[in-house]
Amino acid sequence: MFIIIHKIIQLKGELWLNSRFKINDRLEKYLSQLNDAQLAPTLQKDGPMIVIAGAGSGKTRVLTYRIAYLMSQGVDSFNILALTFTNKAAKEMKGRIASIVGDSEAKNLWMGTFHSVFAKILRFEADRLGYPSNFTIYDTQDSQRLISSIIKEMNLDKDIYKYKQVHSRISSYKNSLITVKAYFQNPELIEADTAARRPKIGEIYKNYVDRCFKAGAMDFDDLLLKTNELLTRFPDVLAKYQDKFRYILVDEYQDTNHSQYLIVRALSDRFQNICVVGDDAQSIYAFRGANINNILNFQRDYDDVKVFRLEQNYRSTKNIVNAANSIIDKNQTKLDKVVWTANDEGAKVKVNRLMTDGDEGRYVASSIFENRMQNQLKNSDFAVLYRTNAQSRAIEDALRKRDIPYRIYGGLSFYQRKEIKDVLSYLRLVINPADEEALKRVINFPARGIGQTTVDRLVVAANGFERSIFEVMQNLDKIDIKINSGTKTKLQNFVTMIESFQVMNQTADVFELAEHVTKVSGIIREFNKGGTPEDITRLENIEELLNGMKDFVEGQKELADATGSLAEFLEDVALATDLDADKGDANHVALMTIHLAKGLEFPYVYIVGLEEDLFPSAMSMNTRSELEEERRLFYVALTRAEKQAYLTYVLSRYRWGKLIDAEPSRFIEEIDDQYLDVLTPVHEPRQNPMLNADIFGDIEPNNIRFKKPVKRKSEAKPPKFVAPKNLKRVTKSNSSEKTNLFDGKLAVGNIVEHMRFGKGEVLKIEGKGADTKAEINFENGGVKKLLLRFAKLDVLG
DNA sequence: CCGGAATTACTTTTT
DNA sequence: GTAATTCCGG
Repeated sequence: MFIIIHKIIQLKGELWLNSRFKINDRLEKYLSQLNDAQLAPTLQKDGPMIVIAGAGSGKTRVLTYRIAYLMSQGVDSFNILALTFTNKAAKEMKGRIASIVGDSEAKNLWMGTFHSVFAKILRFEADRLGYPSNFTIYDTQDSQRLISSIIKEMNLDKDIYKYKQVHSRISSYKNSLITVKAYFQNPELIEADTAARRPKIGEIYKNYVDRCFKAGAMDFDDLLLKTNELLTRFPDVLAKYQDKFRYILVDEYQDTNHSQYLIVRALSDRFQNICVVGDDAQSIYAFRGANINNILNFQRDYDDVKVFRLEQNYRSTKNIVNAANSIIDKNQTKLDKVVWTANDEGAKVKVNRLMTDGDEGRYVASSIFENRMQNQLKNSDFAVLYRTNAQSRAIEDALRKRDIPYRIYGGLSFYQRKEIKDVLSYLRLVINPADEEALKRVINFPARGIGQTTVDRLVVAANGFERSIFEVMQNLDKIDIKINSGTKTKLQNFVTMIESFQVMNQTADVFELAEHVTKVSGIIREFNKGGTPEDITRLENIEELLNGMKDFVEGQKELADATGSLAEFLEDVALATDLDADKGDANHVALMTIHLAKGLEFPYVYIVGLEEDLFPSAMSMNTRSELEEERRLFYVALTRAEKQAYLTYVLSRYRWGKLIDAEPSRFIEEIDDQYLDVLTPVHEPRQNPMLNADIFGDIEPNNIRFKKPVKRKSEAKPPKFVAPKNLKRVTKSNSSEKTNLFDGKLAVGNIVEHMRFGKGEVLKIEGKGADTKAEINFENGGVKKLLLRFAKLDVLG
């Protein structure tokens, strides 16, 4: 205690001496709230430092107050760079700093994600790299589409060269700073890809990079890679930004990849005022190149590193903290750190087993409902966390039935929806007509008679002439490619339309332009024409996009330094995360993946789907390090909870359209029992709900034998299906016409999906094609029982 | 050669 | 359940 008071007094003296910030009574007040361990790093002004901050230990506070403190010490806000994990985190932190030092000072801080900060710098320095400053940012989908078409153009077998795999390969090269040139100079890499029977990866990589460059586009990885290139190739640029960013802070350092690591190293090299904050136990982004060694080795990378540890958790109850600790103990790779709390004991972590994912949803919904009633809570006090986005549906349905407001974060984010991307693609073309992916998206949407063949020819011509597709289209009269005059006119009309938008962009704001575009391009007409419920949703989404633009235009008017341009809007959109769009004050239950929940906290947290192969994911159990990452992910999930955590798992779950048996996750067993309140025993032999004796009914026992438990692996063949005699009608799904597949004869197929207990009895069976689905509707309700048996039993004869 | 319908394939996590 | 691809009639 004495130390704190001493430091505060010392600090106060310094503050008063500093004429520029006489203010800070307020900062002083904030600082007095910090504990000893938090205060030390906050007041550490210069030199390299690392703050190893356990979950809930107040690291955001430390970062925030440290920045305010730096400014109170005369550090110019222009000279501070703070890199956060989400733009939302940056915005919030900026707001808090503003409330301490004032808006005008806080405004000049450089804060944001790596991607957004360096996108800005890259725009400014673009000409150095031969890029236009209005370069497009390709999102994952754009990148993958381009790779996909390159594979096609190269006449490669798309079953061997899967575009997603190729993309992730290229992405990891970029994140390791392996350029195309570096790739071809590295025999080991070529060897490895050849050994994997994919010798053309390098060539695809080269073509991809060329095409991006020609389209004036950078993908997510380029924003980091090109920054490295910029800083390495141009010493004067490096010097300029080293001099600008004299104080650098990096949040969530455990999740930085090699590319980000090098940027930070380069920028901090001159002044060495680098402060990184992180928690090795919360490193959960290795799959996209994050390197946990960045935090583990920080002390080796810089001289005289000051190390601070924040180990007291202010967020959660003792039960939660201890339960989480007992999990993370199972990991071998970790820094020495003991998280503890002085908070109440709290309730034990509840574990609950349910029959199906539907039951799980209903359980969560009713539990939220009861908790809300009994403890007078808001919806926003609850969060439901899951491993994969696909799990949200069952939860959603249950919450909706209970009229509990909720919001899903992530998943298919708003800006990735088809109709939104279509509108944005028109706008992207206005800014950068070379943007190949945007062009290919909308050149024939709404349909205007420009087919695939024509587009292919344009692409070939563009590659041949080393020009963008748009330029080729602008010069159709001067060049000779096989395009008939009718098509030519259509292409020219398209060019004229885009050019007219460009003219309008000179004077109109984003909203006015976009509204014009949606009308003139025919997008609105297209969806109006359809009139299906989906079309109406799409129209509403476009409406929402336009409203968002209106807000953007209004917001920009207030900011002095903003240009309010379309380009700026598109950049915000490209780098926005779903979390960023949240308007804080809303009162709803939050549904999100655990990855998205990092950094957030909620009084009540439900972690659902704790089953083997789902969490830990089947894809991540091959190596110890992968499994450890899954374990850290579970640690992150659990430590989001302040008061109470609920864990649920089910016995059978719909996955990939099939009902699949599940086993409880190993993570449940790994928690020390004393912190658990197990509502249903974990080890009790699993009951098959389909094999209850009462449904055997009138089947002759001699004619049936039990099938071995269905394997969870997707390769496992579903049991054969024999149609019951009283089958009335069979309809094919995905087809408006109702064909009778069976004609009263015995039909044989593989069961893909069970019936639903709705009005009709429905069973999906697999036809000849790998994924051809047939839907069987039984008109006779009495068949239901029989069906269940067929689903799980092999019927002889 | 285009447009719409039918078929096939796909679902770990994200800036 | 959606998106990409293939099929097929006009």
